[in-house]
Amino acid sequence: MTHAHHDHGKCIQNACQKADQYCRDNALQLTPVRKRVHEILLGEHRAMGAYDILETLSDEGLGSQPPAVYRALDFLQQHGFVHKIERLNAFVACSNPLSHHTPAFLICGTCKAVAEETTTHDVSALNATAAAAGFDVDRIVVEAVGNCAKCQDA
Amino acid sequence: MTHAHHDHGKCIQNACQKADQYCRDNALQLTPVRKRVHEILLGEHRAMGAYDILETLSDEGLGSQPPAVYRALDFLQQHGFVHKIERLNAFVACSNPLSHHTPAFLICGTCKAVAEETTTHDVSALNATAAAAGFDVDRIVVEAVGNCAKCQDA
DNA sequence: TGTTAGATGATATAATATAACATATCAACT
DNA sequence: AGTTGATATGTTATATTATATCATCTAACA
Repeated sequence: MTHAHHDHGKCIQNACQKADQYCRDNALQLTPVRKRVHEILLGEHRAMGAYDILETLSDEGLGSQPPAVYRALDFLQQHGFVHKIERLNAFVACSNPLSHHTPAFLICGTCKAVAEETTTHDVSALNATAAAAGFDVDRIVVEAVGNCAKCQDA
Repeated sequence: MTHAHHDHGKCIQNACQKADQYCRDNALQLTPVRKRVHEILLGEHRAMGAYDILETLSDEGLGSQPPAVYRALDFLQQHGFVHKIERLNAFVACSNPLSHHTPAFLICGTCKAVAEETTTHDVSALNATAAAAGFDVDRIVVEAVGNCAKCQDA
């Protein structure tokens, strides 16, 4: 997924269906709050803060206290539908769910757009270094901060 | 720098000297607070929270309010003596200052030890991907969370 | 001597996240 | 039907991380 144009409606619908299917297959409860948080994030290719999401939830009567969002986000992260952007303390919908990839993010510091790239040998090099040091890797976070094409022009 | 044994005293002293030299050369003020924050971080190969550092500063009469630490940390980060570990909202002394590298961190989730590795082609691959997407990269963060050799044994 | 730039002091508050405990829901079992 | 257990949610409070803002200090310099 780059910052280029794409059919956004289809993109959301597709992701929702995948989540739905996955949860049915694995006896997970895609409850209204969880589903809605997923949708909200899918609506933007942008990192959103938990409290921004909460505001929308609150308007819609789906929960008004922080734990409501954080719980939903935890669930979605656990099952790979959402990533946390550590750099921003914010969250973004996964653009390639169910694929067990190690994502790398291109974060526009200006407009906060987030593009998710899949890493290739990037990560294997770090894994090798880690192994040499006797370090056992669970998870790798790769985040690049800069400016997207749009914001460079402006 | 791995988690292996090394001469810690010399390691600190060396880093302090480098910082000192650099600041003199560049007409930067390595004030007592800044110097001390650097030392505190050098004292551990571990990420420390800003408020942990502040506690020490406070005990030593070097400032008791958050801005004191955050300002010192900003300065040290700006000049490459300290890195922020985004994943932990914590800070660690740079183990290879003045080298304009893109560091990768191995973060032990158990003991919070942080080993800094220098990335090689890791980053060039991501840079290439970014360039292809018209994205202009400022800075790349690479963080691996897992368990260090020591904590695997225990 | 005034002026400026950088650093620090001090107060307040913003933004992000979790702990802890109570309640609800629902399916499975007795 | 009633009980239990597992999962999810509600609710209150608070912890943790970080910044805005305005005042003051100090040293270098015009």
